[in-house]
Amino acid sequence: MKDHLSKLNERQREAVLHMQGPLLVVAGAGAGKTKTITHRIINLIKQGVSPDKILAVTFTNKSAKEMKDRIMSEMEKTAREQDSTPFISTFHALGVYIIKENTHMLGMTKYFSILDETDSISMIKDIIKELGLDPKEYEPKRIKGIISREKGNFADLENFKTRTDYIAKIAGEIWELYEKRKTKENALDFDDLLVKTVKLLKEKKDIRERYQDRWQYIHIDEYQDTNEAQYLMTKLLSEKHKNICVVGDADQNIYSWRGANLKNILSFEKDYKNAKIILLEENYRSTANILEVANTIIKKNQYRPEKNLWTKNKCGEKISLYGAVDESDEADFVATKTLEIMDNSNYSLLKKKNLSDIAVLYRANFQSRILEEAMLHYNIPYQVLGIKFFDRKEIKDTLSYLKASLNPQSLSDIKRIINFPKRGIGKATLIKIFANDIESLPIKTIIKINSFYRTLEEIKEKIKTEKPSQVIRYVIKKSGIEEQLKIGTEEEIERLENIKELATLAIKYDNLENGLGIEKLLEDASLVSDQDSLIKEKNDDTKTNAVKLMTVHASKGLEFKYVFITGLEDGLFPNKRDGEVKSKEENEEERRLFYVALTRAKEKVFLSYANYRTIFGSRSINTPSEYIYDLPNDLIEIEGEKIKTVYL
DNA sequence: TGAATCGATGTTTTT
DNA sequence: CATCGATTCA
Repeated sequence: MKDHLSKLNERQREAVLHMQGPLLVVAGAGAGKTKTITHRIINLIKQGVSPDKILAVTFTNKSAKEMKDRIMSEMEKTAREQDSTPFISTFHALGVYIIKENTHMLGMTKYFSILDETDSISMIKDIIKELGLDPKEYEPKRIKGIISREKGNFADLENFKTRTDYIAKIAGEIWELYEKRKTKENALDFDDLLVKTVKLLKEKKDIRERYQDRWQYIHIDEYQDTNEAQYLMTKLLSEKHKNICVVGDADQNIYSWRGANLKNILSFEKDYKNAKIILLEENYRSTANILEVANTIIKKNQYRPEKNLWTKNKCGEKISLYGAVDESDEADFVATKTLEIMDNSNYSLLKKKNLSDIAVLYRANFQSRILEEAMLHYNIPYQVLGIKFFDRKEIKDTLSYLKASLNPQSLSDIKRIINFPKRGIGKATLIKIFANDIESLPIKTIIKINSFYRTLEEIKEKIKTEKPSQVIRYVIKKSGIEEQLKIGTEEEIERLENIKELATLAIKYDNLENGLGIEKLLEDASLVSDQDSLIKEKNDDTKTNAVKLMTVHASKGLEFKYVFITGLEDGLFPNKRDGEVKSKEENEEERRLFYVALTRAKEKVFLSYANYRTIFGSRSINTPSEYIYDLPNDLIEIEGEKIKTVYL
């Protein structure tokens, strides 16, 4: 026991040893946030708290998994066999868990579908059209955003409908139909997973108490990113035993556009009486230079609780800055520098270097393409995070066969697959099917439709009796997907390969009880954030030892020895939509984003911007980001001389 | 009525 | 440049 506490500093230890009552840990980047939570959980178990009384909630599957792994390995060391484990999951997965145990209360079957962003948007689009509105005027994505934000704020539809502003009126109308449609299809969207859970906990005393007693020690990671629904969820769950420990950093709140509310962390003291607050300000991750630059950047934000991150680490190298001619020159710089890092011993005192020590960050996903090209050109193994395996069309189609056979109400799924592969059932026929007007169709079409539905029935039978991996192989054959794709273009053959990969991936679920495997697979598939962990298992080495390319958002919570931050141009990073003026809050969020990017680095940061950038075929002149001018001169070194780099 | 083809149109960040 | 939707062809 002494052993695990000795790895902590005084403040961290204080947090770990605070077992009863509310606790807020305010921790700067790299100050050992996750470490503190995991050790707190380990400590609770060592102090005799039953692991199944412990809940930890994170935002991504990845951090949930990481935490689980850390706790598990630590628990083995104690050689004390526990037959239960702490419940560690994301907010959304926790929602699914609670909803599934209470579907009867919600008037749903347990095979409800989870709509992803695309599914929801397309449903909303249909509704807009049905209302006779023009989807160009009322962009489905935007309307979805409005509805989503309201739901995240735990706003109530009835109230919203009384609002008088025009757009709210329209959105309210769409919202209402959207809810009806989802109920009819036995489907929930991401927001529902939170909102329905909160409603359940709020309105049903017995249910609430059951979960309050089930999880008596609650931990929330990245608390600064919680929205109202998530806030209420934690509040309700912890109300009885009051053992809630939240960890967060206001400077790393980068999801307010998705409803994350800083007030949650800022007013923790008011919300929870007698809360203890512990500040972790010592950074263990970055060199002093990197930290100083990061501090300089973040200090320009006004709305921010005072905090001063410091480190005992050495100064380290200066921050490099490269002004590129255009985006391909920038990509070239990243790639050649990567090669240099790999062979040149100047770059690290550590002898062993790994490509996965290097991350290339960017503001928006479209920037990855050119970087990929450069990596390919120089033969550097790389991995792009953010291309979701489960978002691929062919994977979604295959999963839709499974979803539709379990939940025949799900029109969204049926729509996807009724004519994939081509069965000659087109748009017009589809409308008649949905209108329950099948009789009016030609007999030939009716036969086709019946045969399709029979296929779904057969798949359902297989799900009950066969292992998940077998079921998927069956779907590939029975649906005709294989037949169509194997004779197709190179691209189509690759798609087939991807689907086969899905079958391989499903082996993981094969040892679950019949039926349950597929159910769990579908659940996981809907909730993966970064598919990384799932894909990694299939081709271990090739992808693991590779340069990682990702958005700054995706990099949160990660650390790398070398970090490239690209595209530091006005309009791109900080991002501005043309013409539109950003509010002060939004500008500060962009700045926090840059701060997050900087603080990912342990040893060296490379910043770059391009003077010309081609986006959607049109080339524009870009000026360097305001952040470049904010950098402290003496900590910057200019790379290359291709173009006169910005005057500092 | 379904499939193929051509043009317009628009991209931040994500569970 | 790639996806989406409207238009045209079979």
